[in-house]
Amino acid sequence: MGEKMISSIAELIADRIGTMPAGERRAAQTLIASYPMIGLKTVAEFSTAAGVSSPTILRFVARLGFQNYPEFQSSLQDELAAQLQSPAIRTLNPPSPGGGTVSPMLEATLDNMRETFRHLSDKQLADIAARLADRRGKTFLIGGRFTDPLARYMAAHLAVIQPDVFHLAGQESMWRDRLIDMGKRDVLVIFDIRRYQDSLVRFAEKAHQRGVQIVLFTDQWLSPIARFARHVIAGRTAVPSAWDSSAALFVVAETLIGAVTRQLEAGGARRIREMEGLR
Amino acid sequence: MGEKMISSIAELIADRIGTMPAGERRAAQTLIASYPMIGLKTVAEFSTAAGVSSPTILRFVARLGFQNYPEFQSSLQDELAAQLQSPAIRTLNPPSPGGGTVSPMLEATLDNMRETFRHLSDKQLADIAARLADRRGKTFLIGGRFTDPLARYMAAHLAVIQPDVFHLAGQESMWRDRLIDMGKRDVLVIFDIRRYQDSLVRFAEKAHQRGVQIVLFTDQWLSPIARFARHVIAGRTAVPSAWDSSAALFVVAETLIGAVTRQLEAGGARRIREMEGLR
DNA sequence: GGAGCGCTGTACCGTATGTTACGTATTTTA
DNA sequence: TAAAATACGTAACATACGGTACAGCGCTCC
Repeated sequence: MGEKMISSIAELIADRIGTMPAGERRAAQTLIASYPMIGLKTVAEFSTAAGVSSPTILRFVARLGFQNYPEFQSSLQDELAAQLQSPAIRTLNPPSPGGGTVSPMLEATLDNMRETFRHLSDKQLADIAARLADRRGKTFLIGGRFTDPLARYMAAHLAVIQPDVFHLAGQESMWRDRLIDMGKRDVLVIFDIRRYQDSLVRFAEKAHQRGVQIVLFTDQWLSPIARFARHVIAGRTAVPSAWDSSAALFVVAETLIGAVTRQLEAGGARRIREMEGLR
Repeated sequence: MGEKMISSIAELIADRIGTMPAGERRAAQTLIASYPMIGLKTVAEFSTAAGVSSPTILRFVARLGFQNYPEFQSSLQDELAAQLQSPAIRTLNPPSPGGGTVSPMLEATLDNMRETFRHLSDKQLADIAARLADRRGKTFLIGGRFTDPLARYMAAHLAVIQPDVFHLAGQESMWRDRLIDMGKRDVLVIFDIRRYQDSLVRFAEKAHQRGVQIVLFTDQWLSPIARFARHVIAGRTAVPSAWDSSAALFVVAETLIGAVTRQLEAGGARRIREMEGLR
């Protein structure tokens, strides 16, 4: 194993810059100087920035071992994506003093929530909440094998503050029959994360054809149901565990429950009184 | 001052996504889901990722106010570059100007989790996990009106990796009858937060009398069931909402699921093989 | 129920981009 | 100093990328 560990293109360049001719070295230096942005632009821009010609840039990336320029750019993008995934905290993170098994899990979960909400604007949430608070139609909720409890949780709360909230449970054939109750004024909330369930996809498609507005809770890779969804909430699910985490989606669900409640209160719904007594 | 402050393309999208037709909205959602990497790739890749045609992508960026696709990509790159420059100033979810309803909720939830885990030692969790992984007895799970979905969630996972996991659902009279199945080798996991449910308390007491080991998930004020419980997990539940939050308990549950899974793997349980295939 | 509008995808086009061939300059070696 | 080898840029090339015209379709609104 005489090979060195090369994990980033920057290291690769540092490793080989000594063997490069003058022109390619200038290319390498300009790339390092504003790494990696220049590498994402066109060959022409790169070349003028480095003060060399286009072919020199191409010879440069070829020397790094890439077959062509697009392949080089893809590598840079992948590297960037990986870097953006772990929001810097990871590197600055204290080495979890206890060395316990809980800290990494908690930290990852907290990161997931921050990331999830980072991609989620107040306006989006408000729009969805408004849709759920619009009481001209019914609300149906359903989830997959592991996410159905989230649907139940949301349904349990919404059902308190408004009528016509239904959690779809049981066998697939059971939901099917509920399709005839669904129309364009209704909302269907679906939870579906990897591995996406065919039965849910089919159901979503049927509902979509009937004009039902679909609110989808899924992971960052988007369930195929996104195709039919009016609103998509993409939550982060990766944690250091054998399982995916639905915690971020859970928090979004709670946030939505709160938002819907607030909107109904503002609207002066009668039901709310009863709920007050409940607390 | 009617204009809003738009500082990132992500915000721009969130602002206008409501006015977009279906196809363009799908483009917006896929971009947000893995922001901003997809936007740096070619139109063709973007379009297939979003499941729409190329022109739809171009109309999408046009609607955002860009003259053409390269200009759009340049903006994304500039944004990325600025972001990479200042790793500290991660002000990506800005102080949510206006009546920011989401940020306080998220912040409170994150605080709750940190506080919850601060009062929870690795050893406690490991003990509980060991108890749940001990397969000489059965595992029963049950929850209250709003927390029962948490019991379901946990049961759904545990049932995959070990036999004899039962979620107690339905009417109170139903659980009662299950009491005769319970003995001192068995574990009962109960979720109970304010307002504590009498029916659950009574059930817990009966189970306790039969020697069942009770693991209680509750809030920081402790359900009366704590009196009978072998292990108590007290989660923070206060959030700026009309409802209490079960998110901290949810994360503890996920952590436990992970820990139990790990212990069973270490023990070389046969069931785990099947689960591997499942993932 | 019919007319109009808006949205979406297919097919095609022009061009900017990556790529290659070749000639010149520069350095290296005998 | 001469000759050879390497490196670099100019210019021509081909591909694939972004862009556009157009037709089909569904939707909404009379």
